[in-house]
Amino acid sequence: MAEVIFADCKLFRDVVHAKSLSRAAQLNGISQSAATQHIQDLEKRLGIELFDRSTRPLGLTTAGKLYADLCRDVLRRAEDFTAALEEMKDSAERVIRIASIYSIGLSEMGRLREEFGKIFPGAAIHVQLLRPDKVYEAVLEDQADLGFISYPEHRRDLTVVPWREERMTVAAYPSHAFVGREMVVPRDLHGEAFIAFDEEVIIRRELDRFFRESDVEISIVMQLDNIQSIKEAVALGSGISILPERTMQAELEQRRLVSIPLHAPELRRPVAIIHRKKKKLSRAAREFLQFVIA
Amino acid sequence: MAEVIFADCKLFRDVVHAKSLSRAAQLNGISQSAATQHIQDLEKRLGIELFDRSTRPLGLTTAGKLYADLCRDVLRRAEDFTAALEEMKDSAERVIRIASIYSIGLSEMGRLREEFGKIFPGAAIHVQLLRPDKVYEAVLEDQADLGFISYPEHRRDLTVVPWREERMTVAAYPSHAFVGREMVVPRDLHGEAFIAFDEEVIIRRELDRFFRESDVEISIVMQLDNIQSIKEAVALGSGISILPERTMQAELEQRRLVSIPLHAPELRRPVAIIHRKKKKLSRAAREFLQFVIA
DNA sequence: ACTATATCATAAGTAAATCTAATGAAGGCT
DNA sequence: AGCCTTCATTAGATTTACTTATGATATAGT
Repeated sequence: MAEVIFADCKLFRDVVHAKSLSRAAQLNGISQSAATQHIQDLEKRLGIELFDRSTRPLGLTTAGKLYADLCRDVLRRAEDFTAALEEMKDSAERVIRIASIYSIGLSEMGRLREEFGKIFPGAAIHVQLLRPDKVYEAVLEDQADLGFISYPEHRRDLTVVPWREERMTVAAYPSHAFVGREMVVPRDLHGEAFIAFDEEVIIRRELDRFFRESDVEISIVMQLDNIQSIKEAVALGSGISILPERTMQAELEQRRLVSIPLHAPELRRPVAIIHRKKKKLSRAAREFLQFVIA
Repeated sequence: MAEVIFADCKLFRDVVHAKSLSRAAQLNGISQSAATQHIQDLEKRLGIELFDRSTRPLGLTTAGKLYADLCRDVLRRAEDFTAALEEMKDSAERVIRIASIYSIGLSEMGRLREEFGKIFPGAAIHVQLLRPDKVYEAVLEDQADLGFISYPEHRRDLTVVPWREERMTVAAYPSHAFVGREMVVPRDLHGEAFIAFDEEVIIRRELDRFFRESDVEISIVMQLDNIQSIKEAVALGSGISILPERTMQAELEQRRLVSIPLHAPELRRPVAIIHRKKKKLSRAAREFLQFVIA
């Protein structure tokens, strides 16, 4: 592989080592004449003789020694490069770099990695949890092959693959009055102490609209910018919230939270996978994408 | 000058720096198409894309970054080489490396350097004083451009340029009986305490033959392998000797030695300059050789 | 010293590569 | 959407690189 770059250097090095043009030519699969012409051309370009032809076996001139050193260094450096490149190629084929928002990454990645590992054992999945805008950035700047986001924004040079729409339910602490009910209708939420998302988060705007359209007024007791914190606050009894049910899985099992279905069919969180439009994904990444959305 | 080697690396580096194939092509005096084809060929050989074409300005891929690093290192190394080469070329044109036996070097080089310096001010003369066999070695191995020796041996791949034949005279200490005489004839030497050369030195064999042919028996009191030591021994009054007159110059002026002409026209020390037959001497060296033998 | 042998240099013709000019495709900006 | 710039592609021309054949030269062996 290192053979395809710096072939001139390799030839020179071989001539020096073999002390013979004809043998070096053989080693490089060319004729003796070609080797001679190569070296002569080189000498002409450098404007100085590199070999001492007056003696046999062929000896180096002072300038030749300098050039031989150059070739040695260059070839050594090229080998390092080739090794690094091979390693990179290999890992590029095998590793899938994923950037995900916290809520999806925390609740889904463990499962996905495990299940995908079974059908594609060679792959290595590297997950990075980021704020939503950083997920877009990571994908656009080729820091990640795939990005997991909610409420996808369509952008030029970004392909958005819709994954699913998550049902939103009421998240309450175990001692709340709703617990035990089959379902909650929007009106029931009126006046409830509510843990909301920060205003710049899209899901907050969606919920605000839902409350407005349902003519419900809630009492926001806290604003947080991520699901994880909201779940904590709810569990501590500060209020209730509305969250994608799937993101509560762990807390529901631990009985730290209770999820009560909410009659609001329009309230769903769309989740999607993004990747750069132009970039051709590695086989592993393509398989993974197929596997996830299947 | 660095431009004639590793042109591919330079092009790549320029493309990276300019973030543009067309501008890099201009910088390298080729068409945009040629630059594109170059990079594409490179990518094909490496089996991986180096540039990210899906965005403008052109960005590097991970592999491209690796290759750019390689190019940077190679070009830097090549620059060092070029600088070293230029320096070498320059000095090769200016410096004359001389290997000389002690007797010639000590007595003549100061004068030659000074006089030659006037007619060829650019030259730098490097003199190395060595035993005779080392002088041959130095010249044959291209450690020296010119070699100064006595009693030249003709060898294959060595050009011998006769310089002069030095008159040999009797070297005596100031209190010796010969001092004041116009001339000494061989017979006068009979029975004299004599400081001789070691037996392997050519000059010794020449003198032995001279004594034999003159039917003279001398009394060797000391054997030394170089003229310098013999002069010392004579000056200290251990005996007399026969030496090339010119090599005694300094001691004669200091009146530490006295030189008495010897009637022996055949007794002359030939001195010659040698150089490698094939090697073309630098202009400085050629001028110097001409100057010396003129 | 002379010849034999191996190796390098050179020449001429051919194959291969590289280059240019022209044109097509695509990104990014207004 | 349309314009402008830049890159990709193609085909043909030019240059370069290679091969084979032959000549020159250094070294070794007689």
